[in-house]
Amino acid sequence: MQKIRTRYAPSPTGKMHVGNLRSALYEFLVARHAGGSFMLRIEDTDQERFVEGATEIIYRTLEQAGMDHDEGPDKDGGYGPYVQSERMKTGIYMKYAKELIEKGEAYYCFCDKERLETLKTEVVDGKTITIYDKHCLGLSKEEVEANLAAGKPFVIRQNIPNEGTTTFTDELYGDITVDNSELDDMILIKSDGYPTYNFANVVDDHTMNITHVVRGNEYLSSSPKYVRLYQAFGWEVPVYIHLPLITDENHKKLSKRSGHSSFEDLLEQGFLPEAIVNYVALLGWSPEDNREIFSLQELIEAFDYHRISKSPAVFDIVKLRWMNGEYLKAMDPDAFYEKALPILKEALPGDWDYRRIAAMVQTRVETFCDIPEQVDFLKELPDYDIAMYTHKKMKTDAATSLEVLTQVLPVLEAQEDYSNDGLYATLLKVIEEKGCKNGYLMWPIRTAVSGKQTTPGGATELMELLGKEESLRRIRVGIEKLQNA
RNA sequence: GGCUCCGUGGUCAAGAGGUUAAGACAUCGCCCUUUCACGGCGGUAACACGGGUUCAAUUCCCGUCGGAGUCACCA
Repeated sequence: MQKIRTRYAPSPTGKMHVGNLRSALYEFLVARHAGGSFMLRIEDTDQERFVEGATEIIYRTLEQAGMDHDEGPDKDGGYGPYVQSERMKTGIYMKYAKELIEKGEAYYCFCDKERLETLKTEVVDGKTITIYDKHCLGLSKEEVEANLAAGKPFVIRQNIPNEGTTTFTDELYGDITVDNSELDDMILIKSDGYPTYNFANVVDDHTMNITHVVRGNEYLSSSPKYVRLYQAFGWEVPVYIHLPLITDENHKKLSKRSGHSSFEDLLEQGFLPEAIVNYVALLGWSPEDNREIFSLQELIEAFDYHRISKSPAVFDIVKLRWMNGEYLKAMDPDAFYEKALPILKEALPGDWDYRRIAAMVQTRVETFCDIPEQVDFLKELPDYDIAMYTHKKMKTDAATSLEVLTQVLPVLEAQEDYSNDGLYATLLKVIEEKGCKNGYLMWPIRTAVSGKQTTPGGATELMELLGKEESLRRIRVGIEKLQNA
């Protein structure tokens, strides 16, 4: 059996959003699961949309996601060049386009923009479509020669008959048939001499020996055109695997244009590349068992493309957050500490036990960006409402809290050992004497010391971090607040 | 609007001609607890609708409705 070859073929027009990433991932997985190879090809045939630095983003993203390619512009595998603008210089696209013209499967078109404009028709509320009328197909050989000789700008169009149907097979969606009359004579070579995506894609996939074309579902309805190209050349049609779309919460396709999250954005929002990859893998695919947490390697082993779903999936950042939290909790504490340290230092300048704080926070955050709000109160006691002292289950309210704090203040003033254990032992004694529940005592202290309802640790842990002086100051502030109420 | 695809809880999803229709996120409740969180336990919640085929359909077929994609000298 032939070795599977897949390719990720992005155009360098900006950041990679989640949909792009998922396409790349599945292409990678289809290949690697079968021991095949995964290739990177840059499709830069649109000079107008080209964005400086976008190619670097692609490299970086693939690397951060752990998807190493076997071949690409930076790794010659014998099928180069791997950048379409460079391939164009070899004359490959024009050569094949001319071959099609000779076969009658394509033709020169000299129509200008103005004429094309007249072909536009409105279909519904302002939406227009243009169907080419094959005007230039009627040109005689002499007319074409004359136009060419005169240097008149031209494009080369695919010649699709108006009768009959075209069928192609998708691995997931099965046979798809469309009437040829629905297929427009698409442009193969643009007037600037560059091939269109449609044409370059087919030529390159064939000449680069790609066996499985894995791409988004948005190409499903235009695939018959591609298939006709393969057939016109007499080439073997690759295996098509069209992926269900990833949508936003409004069920609209994710796109850069609409400002949807890119991989880079998510990284900035504190997500781990492994978690993003894991989550995205599960958007449109599910394993045989119920597992949800997968390393890339595990994905490669488990990935069977026949289990890819056909219906679109909504990108749910809430579930991504959960999954990221799982990764964070599973992280080695030292590794977590190292990653969290710069964030902690910025959120809490000064002399703090960052290692301790990191450990406290590790199980309580879902992304790294959650850290500052968790620890902010340590830096400065926030202004808080005394309603926070009221807690039904702890059986506390402003009055009981005032009583507790007043009672506990001298004890804490006398306390020398401000370690968590030392403080806990001391306070436990008070609790025993009072015969109350832990929370009855701890809740008011924790509230006074933090001004918050959620903290990364308990009352005594916080006091250890704050130190004696600051802890007592905060408790006094609390007492004052309660007295004034 | 034409064409194409899709249609299991709010979301991701398993499933299959006969099931109490999994699981996860979210949500709610309980337990644990030095609050919250973590953890544990449990609950609410779904086969779009209408016809067929069949002893039996959520599963197969058709239609309806709904949603999305596409119809560029963009990819």
